[in-house]
Amino acid sequence: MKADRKEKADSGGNIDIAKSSNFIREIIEEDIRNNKNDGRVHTRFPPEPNGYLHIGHAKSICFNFGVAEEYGGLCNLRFDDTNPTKEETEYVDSIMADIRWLGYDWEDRLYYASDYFGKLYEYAVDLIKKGKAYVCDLSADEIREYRGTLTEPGKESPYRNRTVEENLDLLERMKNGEFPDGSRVLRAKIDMAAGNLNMRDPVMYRILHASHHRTKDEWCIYPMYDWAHGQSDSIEGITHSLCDVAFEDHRPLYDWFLIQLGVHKPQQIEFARLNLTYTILSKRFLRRLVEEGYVKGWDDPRMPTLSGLHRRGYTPESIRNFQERIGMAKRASVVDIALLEHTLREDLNIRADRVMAVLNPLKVVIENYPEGKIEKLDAINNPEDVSAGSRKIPFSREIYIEADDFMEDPPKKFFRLSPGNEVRLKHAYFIKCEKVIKDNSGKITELRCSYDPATKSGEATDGRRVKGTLHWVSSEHAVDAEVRLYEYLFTKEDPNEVEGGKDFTSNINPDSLKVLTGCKVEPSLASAKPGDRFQFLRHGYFCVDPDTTEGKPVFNRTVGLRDTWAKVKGK
RNA sequence: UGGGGCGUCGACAAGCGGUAAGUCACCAGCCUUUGGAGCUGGCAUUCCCAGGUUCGAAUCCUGGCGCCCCAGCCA
Repeated sequence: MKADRKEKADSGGNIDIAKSSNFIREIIEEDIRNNKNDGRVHTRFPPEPNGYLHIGHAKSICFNFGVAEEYGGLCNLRFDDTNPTKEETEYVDSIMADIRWLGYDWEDRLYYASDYFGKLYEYAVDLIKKGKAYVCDLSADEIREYRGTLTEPGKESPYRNRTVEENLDLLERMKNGEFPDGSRVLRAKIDMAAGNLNMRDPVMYRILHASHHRTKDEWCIYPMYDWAHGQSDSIEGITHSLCDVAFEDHRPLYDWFLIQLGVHKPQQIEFARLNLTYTILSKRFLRRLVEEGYVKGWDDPRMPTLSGLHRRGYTPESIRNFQERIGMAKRASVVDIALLEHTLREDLNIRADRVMAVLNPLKVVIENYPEGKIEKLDAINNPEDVSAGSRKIPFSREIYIEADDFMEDPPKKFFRLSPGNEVRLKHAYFIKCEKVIKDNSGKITELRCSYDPATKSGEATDGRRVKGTLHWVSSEHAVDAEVRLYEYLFTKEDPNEVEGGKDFTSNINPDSLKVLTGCKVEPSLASAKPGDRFQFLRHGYFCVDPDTTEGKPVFNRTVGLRDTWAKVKGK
C-alpha cells in the first residue's frame, strides 16, 4: 500500500529540473550533428578504489550517466586500479553500492584498468619499437632534478638513447621482476624542454613488487595513471571523456599516446570540480576525519560522502536535482550548501509523511478533559500528497508539548502558549494555559491547561482564531526515542581558511552532533524501519538510523525546516 | 621570466553581435490547523578594466589586471 503510493509519487510528483545548456552538452550535440563516432555517445565514470565516493564525485557520476542517457548513449563504470599499494576491494564494493543508490546502472559494462594491463604492455612494446619510449635508470630524485622547473627546461636522461633492443629486453626483465622497486622506469620520449611539464618524458611504468587486489602477483610493473587512462578510454570506445580541470594539461599527453599508437581517440573535456561551503571534499582530508576519530566512520551522517548523506537521510533524487541545478562550467566556484539543503527539502516535502515528535518534552495536564478518556483523532499524513492518506493518533488528558513552545513571559509576536493564551493542538483542540507549576529551583515542570470541546479539529467552530498551532504527543501512548541533531562539521564557510600553523581540523565544529534522549514520539513510529523518512512537524525532516533497536528508535535530523521564527527572534 | 585554464548579481549559472534567463540566498506582502509548504512582488541600466570595430558589444579586436592549476616512480 505504501509502496503503491511511493510509485505514484515517483511517476507523478517528481521534481523536474529543466536541463540547462552548458558547454559540454553543446559539444556533444555538435558531434552528433556531424555524425562524429557515427553519432554515438559513450561516457564513463572512472573512480580509483582508494576511498569512499563523496558529493563531488556525484557531480561526475550524474553528468556522465545523465548525459549518456539524454543522448541515447552508454556509460561505463571503470575502476582505475593502477596503484596496488592504495587500492582495496572494500572501496570497490562501496563505490558500486553508492552509484546504484544514486540510481545509475552500468549494466554489463563494469571494467577495471587492470583488465587492460596486458594490452597496455603490448602498447608499450609498440612505442619502444617506434623509438618513442625508453627504460630509464635514473632514481626518482634524479628524474625530478632532470625535469627542470616551471621556468627552466629539463635535461635529457643519459638513458634516453638506448637501442630498441636494449629497451625491449629491459622492459621485459622489469616485468619479470628481475629488478628492485624504484630501480628503473619506462618513460615516453617526448620533449624535455616542453613548457607543459607533463610532456617532459613522463613515466609510463614503475616497478612495484606489490600484490594487486585483482591481478594478485601477476605483475611487477604497474602503469602510471597517465599511461593507463587514455588507452583505457580508447579500448572501451569512449567518445567523450569528461573529467576534472586538473587534467586539462594532461590532455596533450593522452592525445600524444593515442596518436603514436594509432588508436581510437576519445575527446577529453574538462569541467570544474564541485566545492561546497562548510564542507571539505578531499579524499585525503576525509580520510583524516575518519582515521583521527573526528567522525564515527565514512558513513557518519555529518560526512559529505554518499554513504554519509545516505545515512543522514538524503534522497538520491535530491542529490541528482542538486547536480542539475548547479550547472556545469569550468570556472572554479564554491556552491552555497543552502542550495543542497533546498533541493533536499524540496524533495522531502512531497514524499515525507508528517508525524509528531516532541524533542524536549514539557508535561501538560488538561484539567477539564475526562480522566481515562482516549480519543483517536484523524491526522493527515502529508498535505502535499493526498494519496498519502491519514492515520489515527491517540489524545488524552495528559500530553507532552515542546518546552520551547511555552513562555511564561512571552515577547511580542510569540504565537505559542503562554499563561492565559490560547493555541491549537494540531489535529486536536484549542487549549488555554491556566497554571504554571515549577519545582524548588523555579524550573517549569508542568502546565495545567483547559480545552474547549467545541474546537475539535475538522469540526465547525465559533470562528474564533488562534495564531499558533502546536505539535504534541499523548504521554501515555508516547514512544521514547533518541534523536541526533547535526550541524555543519565546520564552523567556517571555507574550512581551509586557517591561521598560520593550523589546518582544517582547527575549524571543526565542536557542536556538530547533539544527541537528545528521552524524546517522545507518536506511537505510529514504534514500527519505523531504518531508512524510513518523516517530517517531524514543525521541526524538520528525520530518518530512522540503523542504530535503531527493537522498541528504541533512533532518528537522524536530515535537515531542519526553514525557521522564520528563529529569524524574527534573532532580530 | 614557462605552460594550461578562468573572469556575468551575495552564491551558482544562461547568454554565441540586436539591447542581461533561471535557481539559491536575501527583502516585502498574501495565504496557512506546520512561524513548514504555496503564491505575488523586489533584487546586475550592467557583464574584471581600458581602448577600438559596429547603427548596435557581455558577446568581435587590441592591451592591461586579477584568480586557479602544473615541477608524484599518486590519481
